[in-house]
Amino acid sequence: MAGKRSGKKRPQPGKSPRPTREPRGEPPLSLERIVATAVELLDTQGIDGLTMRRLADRLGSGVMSLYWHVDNKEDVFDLALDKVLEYRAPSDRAEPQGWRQEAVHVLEGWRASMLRHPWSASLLPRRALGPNILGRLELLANALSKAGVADADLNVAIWSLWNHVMGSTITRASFELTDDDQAAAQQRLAGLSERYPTIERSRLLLDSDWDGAFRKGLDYLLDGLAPIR
Amino acid sequence: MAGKRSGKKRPQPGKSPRPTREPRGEPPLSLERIVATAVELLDTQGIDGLTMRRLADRLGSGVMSLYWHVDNKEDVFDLALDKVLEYRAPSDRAEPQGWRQEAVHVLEGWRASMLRHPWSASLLPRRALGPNILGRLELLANALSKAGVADADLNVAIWSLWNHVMGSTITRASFELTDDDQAAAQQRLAGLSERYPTIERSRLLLDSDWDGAFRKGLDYLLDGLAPIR
DNA sequence: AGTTGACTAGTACAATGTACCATAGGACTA
DNA sequence: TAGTCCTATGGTACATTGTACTAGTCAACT
Repeated sequence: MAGKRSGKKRPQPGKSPRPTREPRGEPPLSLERIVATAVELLDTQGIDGLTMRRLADRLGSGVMSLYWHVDNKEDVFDLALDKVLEYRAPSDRAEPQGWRQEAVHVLEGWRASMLRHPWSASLLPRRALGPNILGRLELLANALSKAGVADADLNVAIWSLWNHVMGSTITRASFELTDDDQAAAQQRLAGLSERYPTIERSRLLLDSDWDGAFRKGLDYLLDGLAPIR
Repeated sequence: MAGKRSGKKRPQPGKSPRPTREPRGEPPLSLERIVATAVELLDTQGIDGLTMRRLADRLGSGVMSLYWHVDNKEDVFDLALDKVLEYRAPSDRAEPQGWRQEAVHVLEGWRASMLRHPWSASLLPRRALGPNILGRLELLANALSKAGVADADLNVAIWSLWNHVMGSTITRASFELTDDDQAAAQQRLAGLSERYPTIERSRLLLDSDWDGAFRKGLDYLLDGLAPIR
């Protein structure tokens, strides 16, 4: 947090006093810079690659300085996750497409964002909902509402779709392995193939059509959830 | 692994020489005991509660002794996860219910196992597939095959269903918080409610019917994936 | 009696998150 | 001008972790 003792308040983006301390070295620390660098690190080094020390190094600052802007490492994860899920608010006008296109658009965008940063998929299950996530949920809720889904059924619909996105993203991210791992998995499976004949036959782990599965499943869900097409 | 230098082999369960070292103190270490204790620890202390030292303490052994049976901590996670997903093979005879009941049964059992050990849900995305997971997938694949799903569509069907289970389990596990967190979440959301009116209205985060959502979504998926009822 | 191989465990180390403390400079007040 | 306070930085130090290295014990076999 900004201000150790202030408990919960982050610095208002309203005005920026900007002391401009450093003559010409590094720009001063800021939440944005910290989060952006954390995302960089996560993208390049993976989830275990993010350490406070490395983060500080990249920022050209001391480790403990980070803790002025951030509560702890968990906080960094939360912020990085939400950052990655930023979304462009739909340009209010235009897009009078059907509700269904709208919903599909929201969900596919969501999935795409997460696939762009594979660590986010395995992180999200443990983290709280940030504003951007909530924003996306709100968008989805709206689309469904417009589609005539009754308020009573709204939660079921939202969660089913959310689950589909989460599940397919996580699954895909965790199976998109390095070639080494891929080979190892194939190896291991081959050894046991007599016990899993059906899986073996369909080559489930090897050449699945992730995007196709996502789209198809999504269609079925939408068909069921809001029958009016 | 059993045998530091032997590389990859675990001790055959074939014969058990059982030196019966300890007179009457602790039973000797074994993979089974280690894994069972790890599960215990995970159940009671959560995912961060499992440390090699704590594990050794509970087992009444030295820390490094664990490493004779296990490669590293990751290995422990893998084994614990697979252990938790053990399943009773369906009693071959009997159960000539329809394929649909069969599929539903497999999937609900799966979900139930994971909900019984909430840490498993957040662990699975990062871990490899153990034999028990594969076994369950095989079961599912069989049911769908019997239902007349073409081989070409099998992967799509399996993944869609798997995604549904994973997603709904993970979502539920991560929202089943302590009352404190629950209150905090409500607090936070209330503060932002004007920005998320639809979500607020449906009380999405507060009183969702997880089981209902799971069942309903599952039905829609099955309807779509294997139209023959 | 000697050797081997399965197994146990202490010591030690490097990496990590972060509490605590000292500091510096600008802004504001007296 | 001097004093005080708030924002912000970062060094030092420590507890906790996973695990490499090493030495040991005991049973079985030669």
